[in-house]
Order: sequence, then C-alpha cells, then structure tokens
Amino acid sequence: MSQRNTGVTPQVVNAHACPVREVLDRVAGKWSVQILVAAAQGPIRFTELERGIEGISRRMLTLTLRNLERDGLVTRTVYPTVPPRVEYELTPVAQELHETLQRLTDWAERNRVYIAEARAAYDVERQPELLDA
Amino acid sequence: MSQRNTGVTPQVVNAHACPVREVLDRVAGKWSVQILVAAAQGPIRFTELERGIEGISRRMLTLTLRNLERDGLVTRTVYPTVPPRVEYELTPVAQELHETLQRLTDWAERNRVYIAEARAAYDVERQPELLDA
DNA sequence: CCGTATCCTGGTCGATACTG
DNA sequence: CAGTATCGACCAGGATACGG
Repeated sequence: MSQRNTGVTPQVVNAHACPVREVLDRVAGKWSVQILVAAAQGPIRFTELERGIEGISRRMLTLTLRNLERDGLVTRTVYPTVPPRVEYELTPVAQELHETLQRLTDWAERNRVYIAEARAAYDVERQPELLDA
Repeated sequence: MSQRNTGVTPQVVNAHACPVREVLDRVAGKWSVQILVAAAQGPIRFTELERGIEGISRRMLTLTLRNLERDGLVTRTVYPTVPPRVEYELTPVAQELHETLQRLTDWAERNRVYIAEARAAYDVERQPELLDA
C-alpha cells in the first residue's frame, strides 16, 4: 500500500463479511453521528458544527467530515467569498441513514434505564467488595 | 477509580449527551453486532458462537459477551453438566435492538454500491498520481 | 473562517499460553 | 467445553501549533 497515512479511514484488506459492520464502521467514529444529526436540518457551516458539537476538536471535525464526504454522505460547498464560507449538507442517502439512526435513538431512550440498572446490578454482583471503599 | 482493568468497557466520566452515541458505544465494538445476529435465532452455545463468527478470538468472544450481559442484552445460562455447557440468549430488549439493526443492514445493502462508487471517485480525485504506479 | 501537520497517549484487539 | 491472564501492536483521537 503506497498511500501514506492521511488520517482517512484506511481501506479494509479482507472485505467485510457482514453488511451491518459496514455501516457501523462508517458511523462508529466518535463524532460521525453527531455531525449527521447536526447537519440533518439543512446546510450548515463548519464553524456552526464546531460550536454545535460539544468537545469536538477542529481536527476531528475536519477528518470526520472528509470521511463522510468520501462516502458520499455529505457534500461540501465552498463559497469563494471573503472570509471563506463552507457549507456541509447531507446527501439523500445520508438522510435515509439519519432516519434509521433515529430508530436507534428511540430504542436507546426507551431502554436507557433498563440498561443502566442492568449494569449497576451486574457490577454489584461482581465487585461487591468495592462498595465500601 | 479503584477498579482494575478487567477488559470490561469502562464507565464514562462525562455522561453521554447524545443517546445515539450511547447505543453505538454499546454496539460499535468489533464483534458485538455479529454476536447479536448470531444469537438472534435462539439460545446458542459458546463454541457455536466461536465457530459461527469468522475470525473472532476466544478472548474477544468472552469479553464481548460479558459486556452484552452486563448491559442486560444477553443472558448467560450455565448447565452444570460434564462437560460444561453454557448458553447465551438475547433478552427481549436486545431482540428489539436487533430489529432496528436490521434497518441499518437494509440501508447498507441498498446503498453499498453508491458508497463504494463515492469512495472510488473521491480517492481518484484526491490521489490521481497514484494511479500510474 | 477553515482548515493542515505533527506529536503523543490510552484504549482495543490479536496472539499466546494456561485452567476448572 | 468454556473460559482467564498476560503481553504487545496498532490506531483513533486529543493537544498544539501553523497556514491560506
């Protein structure tokens, strides 16, 4: 592989067997989903994204946007004004993705308490001695 | 945090703002989804999982199962026979999750070609000099 | 305003060897 | 059969500084 490490998601050697994993690899990055969500309402500027997504660094914002753009999930439009202005917008395909992600959100919200309790119970079960520290 | 590193997913310091990320953190692990899929048809044994999921190591299978169990997504049942027999089964909550993951799969399959082409186009655009190597 | 380049750290996973 | 323990590699992502 003659390509240097550009920070872009490297291509897989053995193609994915499972299509679910394929999506996840695209979306499992720490910031991908939040960008998709933030951009779902319409075109949005770089700085708006940066301000809207708590804790994201400029680097990761750029990197994640590039990957999304590479996969055809966002479009990048540069307006050659001064100061420069760049807008990102979800493609129709990404809009679909965003809708299915919404199902996941629903699931998470319906079951977040259940999961939290399961965790708590499990942890108590396995590490009871840590309770009196 | 007085807990040693047991290989179990560490708890987050700052709680998740976004509920989508909460799901993803639970499912984004390299093997979680494949385990959920493999177990979706009914109770399944450790070795069956190991054989069914190409490339998974014993270690990762155990680790991922533990995390899923901890989150209340799978149940672990030990039959004290000899040789021992352990069965894993999805909880109803995980069954729901599995269904929504199915939507993601559908999306992936509908759009895999589109994405592959987007990638190819993007890469050519950015690294044309690599074509004649 | 919108990035890129570099350096560095910690968490994830694979390999391997050992147990009830 | 169904695990656990240990070590090491690798890379995603944070901090920081610079550029058009």
